[in-house]
Amino acid sequence: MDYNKLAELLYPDIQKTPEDVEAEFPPRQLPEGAKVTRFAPSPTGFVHFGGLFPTTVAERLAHQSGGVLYLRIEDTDAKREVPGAAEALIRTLSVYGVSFDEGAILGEDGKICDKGAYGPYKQSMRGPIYQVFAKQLVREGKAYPCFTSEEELEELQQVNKKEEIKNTDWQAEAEKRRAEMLKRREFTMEEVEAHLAAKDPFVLRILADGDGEKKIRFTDLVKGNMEFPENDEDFVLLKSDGIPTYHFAHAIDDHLMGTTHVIRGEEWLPSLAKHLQLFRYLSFKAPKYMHIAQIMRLDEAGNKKKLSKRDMGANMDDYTRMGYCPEAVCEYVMTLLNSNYEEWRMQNPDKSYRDFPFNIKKMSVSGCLFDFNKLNDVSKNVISRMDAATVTQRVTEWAREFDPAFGALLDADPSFAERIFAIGRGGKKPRKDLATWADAKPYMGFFYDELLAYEGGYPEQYDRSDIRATLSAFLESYDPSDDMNVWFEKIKAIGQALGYTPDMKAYKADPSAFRGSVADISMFIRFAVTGKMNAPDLYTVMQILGKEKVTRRIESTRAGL
RNA sequence: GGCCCGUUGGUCAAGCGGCUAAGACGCUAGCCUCUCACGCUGGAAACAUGGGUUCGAUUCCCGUACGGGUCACCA
Repeated sequence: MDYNKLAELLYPDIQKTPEDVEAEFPPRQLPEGAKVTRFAPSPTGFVHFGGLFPTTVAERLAHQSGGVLYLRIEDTDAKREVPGAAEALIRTLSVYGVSFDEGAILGEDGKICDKGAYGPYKQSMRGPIYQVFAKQLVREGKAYPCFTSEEELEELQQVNKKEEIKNTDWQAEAEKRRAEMLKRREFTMEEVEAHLAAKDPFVLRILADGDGEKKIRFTDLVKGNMEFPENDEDFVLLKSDGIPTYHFAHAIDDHLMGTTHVIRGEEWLPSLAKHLQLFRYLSFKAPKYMHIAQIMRLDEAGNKKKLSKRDMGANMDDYTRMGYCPEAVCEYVMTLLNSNYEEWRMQNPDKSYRDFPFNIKKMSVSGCLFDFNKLNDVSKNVISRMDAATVTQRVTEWAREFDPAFGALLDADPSFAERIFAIGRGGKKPRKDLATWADAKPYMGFFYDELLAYEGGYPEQYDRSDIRATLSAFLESYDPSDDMNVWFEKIKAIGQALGYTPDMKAYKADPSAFRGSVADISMFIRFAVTGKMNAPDLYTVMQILGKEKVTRRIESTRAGL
């Protein structure tokens, strides 16, 4: 077989040689140890929570080492492409602190444009580049055209899908398929010419030289040493539309674009033998690989399953909607990514996660379960460290979009809202009431007359006349200019007069000796003022509400008893 | 089914031949306290399993079980 002739037949328009292309993509000039990583999504949907993991690793590794993080759009499957998905992907990522030095970025007009010397960064724009290398592989007898239609192939593939096929059948079927596929390697120049003349579509397949019985060794930076069979499958390089498959595009692009570390989900592990084979065929130096464990969720049966698109928490937009702040999500991702992150955080409560020395060796090998409890805890800590002005602003921004009525209340008087959010904030041990912005309303809604709701009323066991007496006595003595001590002494006195002891210790020692305690008296007042059994420090609440509101609320509560 | 990968409390995890097997979340008891939140002090809770190797295995090797991934002209 004259492979040169075959190559010309297949790709007559391709004039460039691999050397020409290489010259257009010179090696990067980077300091020693700088890592070049990338995020390479296919624009088929939203950013997946699971996808944020490899991306965060890529970002940290590149920027921590003085290297480059770039974005390449893998739009090689027109059928699945979703318009606008790429733009949305980039926007979401930027919210989560991932910014790209190079690649497909968002221009001023909100449209994707290229930045950097290794473009185009959309694979659909790189057709001729792939074909140059494809042609070369044909010339070298390492790839060949296959004119078998998709429909014909489909039947053979069914072998892999049928679960009910028994053991032996499986193997027999697989053997049969393999033998059948091997037949595609046998063809004559005349047949090719005839197909081409008839304009029959074809795919370009690699001529695999692997032996399925032999193993290759490989070291993954996360998973360590492993072994798997050599690739003996003639997988597709170029689809019938001339666009490459992931495998081929990966080898060409990551080589040309100078990627030093390929960071991707572990679902790619099984095709690694193919990729390594390709790098060898093309005489490219293979990059280092890091395969990141998947994030799991529990299914109905209690088994772990890969977090999939439809699961709550898969779409990053879910977090925005639920009111999680991106910093908290990043923080949570970091705790899962590096086992010593939390320890570092405790020692460095005020630093950015970017100051954390990210360590590949501290990465987990196996997939973890998504845990909302943990996220909430992390989030409460993050928010508790923010100042009142920031919290006010961010709750307001969130509410404007997802709870407009509440947003309007906050907007009506920002300084009032800020005084509320300032409660218990700023000290060494701040309150941790908020895990999400959505928690704000139930937490502090009672400050607003519009949201004040008396939940359930006073518990049955309390004497209504005691409550009435307490409220009346409080109204009489209430003076907003009192300091906290004076204010509380007055409350104690009110209680004492009614047989409710101010001495909590004595009360706990023998509750039956008293009608109640000052805790009950406080509750009577608290409920009247806030409509809740629990609230932040009552004195402060009253200071913020002001005498007029406090008085009105107590009066109306008393009237309703 | 083949091929890969994995298996320490409910979850995330330290551990790297000898430890009373860390810590965090969650749960829980109590303290603090006008309630809540915060904080503090405790508690319950784990090395999947069977064989080796070894003076000694959670740690090393093999098998088993279980879990996950993957087997496309999708990425």
